[in-house]
Amino acid sequence: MTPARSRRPGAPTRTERGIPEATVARLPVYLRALTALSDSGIATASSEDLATAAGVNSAKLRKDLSYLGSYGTRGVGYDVEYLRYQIAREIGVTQDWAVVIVGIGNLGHALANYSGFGTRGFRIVALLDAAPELVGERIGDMVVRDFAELEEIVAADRVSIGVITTPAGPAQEVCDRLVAAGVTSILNFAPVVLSVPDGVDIRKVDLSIELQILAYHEQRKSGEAALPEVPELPAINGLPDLPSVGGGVGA
Amino acid sequence: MTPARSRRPGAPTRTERGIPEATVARLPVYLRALTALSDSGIATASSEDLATAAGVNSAKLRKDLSYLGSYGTRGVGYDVEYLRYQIAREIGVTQDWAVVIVGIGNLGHALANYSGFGTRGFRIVALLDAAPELVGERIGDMVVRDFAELEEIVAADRVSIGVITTPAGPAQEVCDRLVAAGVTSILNFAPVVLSVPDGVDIRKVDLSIELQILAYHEQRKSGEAALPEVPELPAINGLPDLPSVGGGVGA
DNA sequence: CCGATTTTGTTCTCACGTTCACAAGCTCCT
DNA sequence: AGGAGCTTGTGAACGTGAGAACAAAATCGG
Repeated sequence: MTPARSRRPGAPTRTERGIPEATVARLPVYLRALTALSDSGIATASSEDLATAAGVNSAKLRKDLSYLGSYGTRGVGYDVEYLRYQIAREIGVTQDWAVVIVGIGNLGHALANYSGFGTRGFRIVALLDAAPELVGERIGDMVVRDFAELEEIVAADRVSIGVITTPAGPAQEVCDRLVAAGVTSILNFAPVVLSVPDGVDIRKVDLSIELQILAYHEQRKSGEAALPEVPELPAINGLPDLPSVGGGVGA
Repeated sequence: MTPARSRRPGAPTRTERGIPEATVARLPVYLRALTALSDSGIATASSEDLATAAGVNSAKLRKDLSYLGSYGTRGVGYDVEYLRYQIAREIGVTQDWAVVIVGIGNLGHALANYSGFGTRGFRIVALLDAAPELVGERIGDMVVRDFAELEEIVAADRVSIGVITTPAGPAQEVCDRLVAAGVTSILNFAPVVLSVPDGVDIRKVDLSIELQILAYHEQRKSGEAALPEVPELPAINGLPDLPSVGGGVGA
């Protein structure tokens, strides 16, 4: 008998079934690890095993899983198949999601050919591009269609996820069209910051940014002490003395 | 251990020139925004302008920039060119970074053709694949070379960044080879968790995971009250007796 | 030259995320 | 049956990041 809304005073005020964003981002990793274990014929795994497979530490994994419920068995571990189903259900990949890809350049081609889509809950229902010379091209078992057909396709196939692989220029306009057509989740590969109304989720994948982040760390590794500390653009208004640590500037 | 008088009592104990990771991840976005402003002929921008262009709020932007130094002018804003140079220098994209791409499938092709590389500090020095039928293929102005040549190329061109676009299977082995050859930063597109020794940075780009994260939120939007809250799964209590991974505890 | 105005740089506070440590609970052995 | 040995689930401490608010500094008009 669980009382309808009784919450202990010290409870962390977690929204009803609200899972922290950081945890949500890791659930797909756990799902993949579980699938790998399952394929290896392993039926039970401890949090330590799973954590190793997923590349996180076991405490974090246990806490993450605890947001879903108590699906483990103390002293034993987790049943791989059972947990896999629970995570898949939580994420929503037990159902099929219709996806459109807009922008059939190099990257669009690659994604269209990527087999990993259909395997787990996602189904590409259309490849769209506005360039007449691309429309009609066959890619795998699909044909590129005109971007003008977007609204029709979204309505017909209940498309809720759009992938933007256009260049930066038309990306915002494509995004607006997607949203207007009823798409409420967007995965953006174009190197621009897209703005969307509330209620629309957007995620960004940006190769260039990833490389730059790596470059930053790389620079710190190699140039540990060889950095050009002071740029060659000196006289910018006699900057306030930075060396704060020594403090003996005026002494 | 305590240095005599090196730090003010209230100082946030920030490592010398150590920039928070969250800030590092945003610097490339600022850099891009500044480049866009610069291309539009804008010479000065306030934190509000920049923040809008970068899709963050102005307080966060100012705080981020403050880690680099005091490059703005109170009452005026930031000089676009000057700030752009400072951020580029901090990230390390004022120098050129040699990059190898391993795995010339669909995605590898797409990246090889992607022009955005050379434009900003990154230079692809080799496309590598182990499949004999791919070696020798021309892509743009490059030719696919044999993966066996990796060590030679890394040494000759001072390659510090490797991009893995192989399938999941060979990814870890490719990764190990890269690391052994001297690569210290890896960008991984393969859907596996790679393990690398300390000192090697690794970042992961995973389409499937991004889609799953979107699916989770999508499910919560559409199924607000229509979720099968409790799956009432068939007697999982009577679990199939747990053959147990380790062959039984202490057995 | 001085005050009004603008905008940065920084401090303070709060929320979120990670990690530790341990009680609760399950299985197995004696 | 009862205790020993594991492993989960979670409370608490800790660290990092975000946002509000404000003092400091620069420009501009009078």
